[in-house]
Amino acid sequence: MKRVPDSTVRRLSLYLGFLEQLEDKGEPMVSSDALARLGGTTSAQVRKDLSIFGSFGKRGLGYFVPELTSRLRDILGLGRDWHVCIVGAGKIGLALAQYPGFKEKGFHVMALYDASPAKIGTNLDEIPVRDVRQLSSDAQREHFDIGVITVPAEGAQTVADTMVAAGIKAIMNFAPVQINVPTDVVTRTVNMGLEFEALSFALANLSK
Amino acid sequence: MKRVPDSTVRRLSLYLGFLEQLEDKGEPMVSSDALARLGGTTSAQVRKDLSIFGSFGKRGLGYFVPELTSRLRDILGLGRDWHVCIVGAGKIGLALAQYPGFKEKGFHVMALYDASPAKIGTNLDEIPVRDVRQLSSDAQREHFDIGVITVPAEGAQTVADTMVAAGIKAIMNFAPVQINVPTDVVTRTVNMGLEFEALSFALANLSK
DNA sequence: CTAGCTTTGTGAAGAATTTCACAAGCCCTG
DNA sequence: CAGGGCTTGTGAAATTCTTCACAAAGCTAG
Repeated sequence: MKRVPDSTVRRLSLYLGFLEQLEDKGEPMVSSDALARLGGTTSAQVRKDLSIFGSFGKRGLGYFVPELTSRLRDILGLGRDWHVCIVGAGKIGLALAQYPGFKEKGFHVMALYDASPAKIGTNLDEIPVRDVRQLSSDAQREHFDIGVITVPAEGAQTVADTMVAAGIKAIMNFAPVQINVPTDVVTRTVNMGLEFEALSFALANLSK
Repeated sequence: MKRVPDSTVRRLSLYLGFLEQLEDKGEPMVSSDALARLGGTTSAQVRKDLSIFGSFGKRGLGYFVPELTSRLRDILGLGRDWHVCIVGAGKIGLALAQYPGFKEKGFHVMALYDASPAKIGTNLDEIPVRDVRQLSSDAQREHFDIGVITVPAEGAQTVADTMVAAGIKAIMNFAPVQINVPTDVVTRTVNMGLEFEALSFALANLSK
C-alpha cells in the first residue's frame, strides 16, 4: 500500500468533521471545492488526498455525503471501538477522560491509572481509577488498544515501557518529553509547550 | 528574512528542551549528531535548521551549550514574558492555567474568562476568573499578547472575533473547529480529536 | 442525441523539505 | 608547525508534497 503522508491523514480527519456537519444538515452532495474551502486548502489537494484510497466521487456532481463520510470513517479506523487506558489521573488525564467528543468517536476510556493512594479506588463518571502497578496485568486481560500518558516528564518513559511490555501498540503521549518505543509501536506526542513556542516565534517575528 | 518552515520551528523547540537538560547537567558542548539523536532526526537536519538563523557552532567541536540555548531562546521569542488570557474555565482551561512548565517559559496567564456566574469572581492560584463580557475592555488595558480558546466548538469563533477586535495578534485554539481570523493574526489549533484519529488510522493500517 | 456546463481523477510540473557529501575550520599531539 | 581526527556549514541531489491543467464523465435542456 502506498505511503500516506501525515498531512493527508490530518486533513482527512478535518474533512470527516465537515462531512458530519453536512450530514446533520441533510446535504446530499459536496464538491471537492466546498470541502477545500471549509478546510482551508485547495480542491486539488482534497482530490489528491482522497485519490490515495480510491475514487469516491461522481464527475460533474461531487461526492455523496453519507458515502464519503462512511468511507473516511473506515479509512481512519473509526468504524470500530478502541479501548483506551489513561495513565496519570492529574488535570490533563481527567480532562481527557471526560472529554465528550471522545466516546462519540469510538474511543472508550476503560480505566485511569495513578500512583497516588488518594486517587486509587475512586471513580470518575463510571471510570475506575486504579493503581498504576496493576496496569501490566490489566492490559493483558482487558486488551487496551491505545495507552495515553498524562504523567509528568520524569515518569513518561517508564509508563511507556510498561505499556509496550503489556502489548499496547499505540501510545498517545502528553508528557513534554520524547519517548522511545520499538518500531512496531506507534506514538504521537502532543506537546503543548511546543505549540506555544511556535506562537511565540510567530509573534516575535511578526514584523520581519 | 528567509521563510522558516513550520517543521523547523517545531524542531528548534525540541532542541531547546534538550539543551536545557544538558545545561542542567553541566555539559559544556554538544554536537549536531547528539542533538539529532535526542530529537529523532539527523545531524544534517539539525545543522540546516540552525543555519537558517546563523552559524552558532565551532567546526571540529560542536556547539557551546549555554550559547546555543540562549540563541534558541531568542529565536523563539522566549527571552521575554508574554501575557496570556484563557477564555473558557472548563477542564482544559483550568489544566492549562495550572500547568507549571508554562510560567517557566515566560507565558503568564493574567486572567481566565468564562460565562458561568458560578465561576466568575473566583480565583485559581491567584488567577482571577472574570466575566467573558469584560474581555474586550480588559484586553485593551492589560495588553494580552496571546489568547487561548478553551470553550466548546460552538462558541469558539465568537471568542476569536472578540480577541481579534481587542487587538490580540496570536490565538491558540483548543476547540475542535477551524476558526477564521485576519491574516495579520496568527492562530494554531490543537485538536486532540485529530491526534487520536491519526493514531486510529495508524492502528487500523498496522499490518498493511 | 447533441451541446454546454460542471466536477472528478490524475499525470506532469513546480515548490518545499530533507538528505548527501565534502570543503573549511578547529583542536591536539608529537 | 605538520598531520590526523572531528564536526560544522552549505551547495547540490534526492525525495516528498502541493499545485496545475486537462481529458473523461455525468447531468440538464432543448
